[in-house]
Amino acid sequence: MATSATRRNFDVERVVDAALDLLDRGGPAALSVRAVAAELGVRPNALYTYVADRAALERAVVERVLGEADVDLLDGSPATWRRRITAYAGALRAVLLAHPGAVGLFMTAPMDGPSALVVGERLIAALASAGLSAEDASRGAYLLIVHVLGSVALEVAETEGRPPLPPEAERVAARREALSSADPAAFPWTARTADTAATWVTTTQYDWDLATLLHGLAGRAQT
Amino acid sequence: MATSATRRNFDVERVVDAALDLLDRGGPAALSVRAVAAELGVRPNALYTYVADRAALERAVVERVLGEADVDLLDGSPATWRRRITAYAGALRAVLLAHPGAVGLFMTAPMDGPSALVVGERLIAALASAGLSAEDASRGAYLLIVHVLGSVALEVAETEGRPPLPPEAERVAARREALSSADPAAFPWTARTADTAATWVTTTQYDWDLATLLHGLAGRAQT
DNA sequence: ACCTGAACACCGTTCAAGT
DNA sequence: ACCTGAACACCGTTCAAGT
Repeated sequence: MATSATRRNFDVERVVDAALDLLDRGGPAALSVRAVAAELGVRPNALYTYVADRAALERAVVERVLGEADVDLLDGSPATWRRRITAYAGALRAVLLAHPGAVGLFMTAPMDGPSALVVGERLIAALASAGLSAEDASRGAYLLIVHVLGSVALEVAETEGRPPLPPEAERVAARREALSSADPAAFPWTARTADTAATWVTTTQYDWDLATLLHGLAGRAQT
Repeated sequence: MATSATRRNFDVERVVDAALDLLDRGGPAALSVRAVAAELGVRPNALYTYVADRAALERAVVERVLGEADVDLLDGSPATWRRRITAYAGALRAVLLAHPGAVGLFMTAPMDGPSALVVGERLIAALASAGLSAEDASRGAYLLIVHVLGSVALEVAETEGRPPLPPEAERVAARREALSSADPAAFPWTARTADTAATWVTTTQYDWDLATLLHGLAGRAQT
């Protein structure tokens, strides 16, 4: 058995495994070509057999993580288009928050992998079923993607992306503390709403955002 | 004159000048502590007199760029709250697109500088004047920030952030080409709306997004 | 086809020393 | 207070060579 002429020790998927593992353990700074190679017990330059360069490795990680969110949530039987989109967006956010070290890559590497294609297709379909024109459904799909990715990226950036992401309560407390130093005379609105701004990086804010967005999208529906 | 006991060759602002200059010329990859030092005619470690570390330098660049967008657009006399927010959001987007190499930093470094505070204050005030409750105005302000930053970040990521950002027409053509390879049988919506998806990274999409968002926000207004 | 060895041109950051 | 010299432990990537 294993009579093939070549002796690959592993394949691209194992390279991505190792990369994601490093990100999950040490955050963005932990990812390097050399570290991945070490993880696989191989010299740094051996990686170039599997991956064109660091950028390609990063795109592969993005593809892997994006694929972890279940797109079937978008077109299953369940209830309304709002519920389906809310379910998928929530799942995608959860997947991203589970890999805080990888989130930054989504804002840096172009999302051109197969998973991105599938997500787009299903999102457009969901919005079309909401009564949007095909063109509006397409624009709406992108709006939703931008929001989920942007929102999680800023949430994670607050802690430099190094896992584990501290619990919400801790991050909120830190923000409240920082905001308390704002001069109420110069920044009356900020002072009055500091408790709310402290929760900008939470699920509460995310839910509010998504509801607002879906309301805006519903306004695009043809009667 | 210049009777001070110390002999500073420059100040922090000149360090940020040099950093932003490098980003504008060579993109994100061009920014390094050593390159900034070289730009200022000084040894790498001399920079640590002005800046705690690379992360602090990056935050200073973010602060600088954010400050370039005129917040007065938010509270001037002009017309409706929609117009004022549209004007400021457009100005911020323009400033970011003028510094494509710096955009990635906004999604990585926490935005805790003085400019961020001012922007938040004015945005909340604008939304409060639209009839939102103080809490909703705060949430709405963050939603808008997330959208503008996320949208520009993804737009720039398409070309790896290296300046100059190619003209829209060129980027749209490249996307159309890439999308044309999608199988219409497996991805009917994508195929049908490929011309729209090709323009996801344009001002047209941005304007559509913002209008949709503002509609959603208007729905939060108290009657 | 896959991996190693060796090298190139880089990084951020530290420490002790000079003025 | 500000800068240099020297060093440390890293980077991504290339090329020629081995199997």
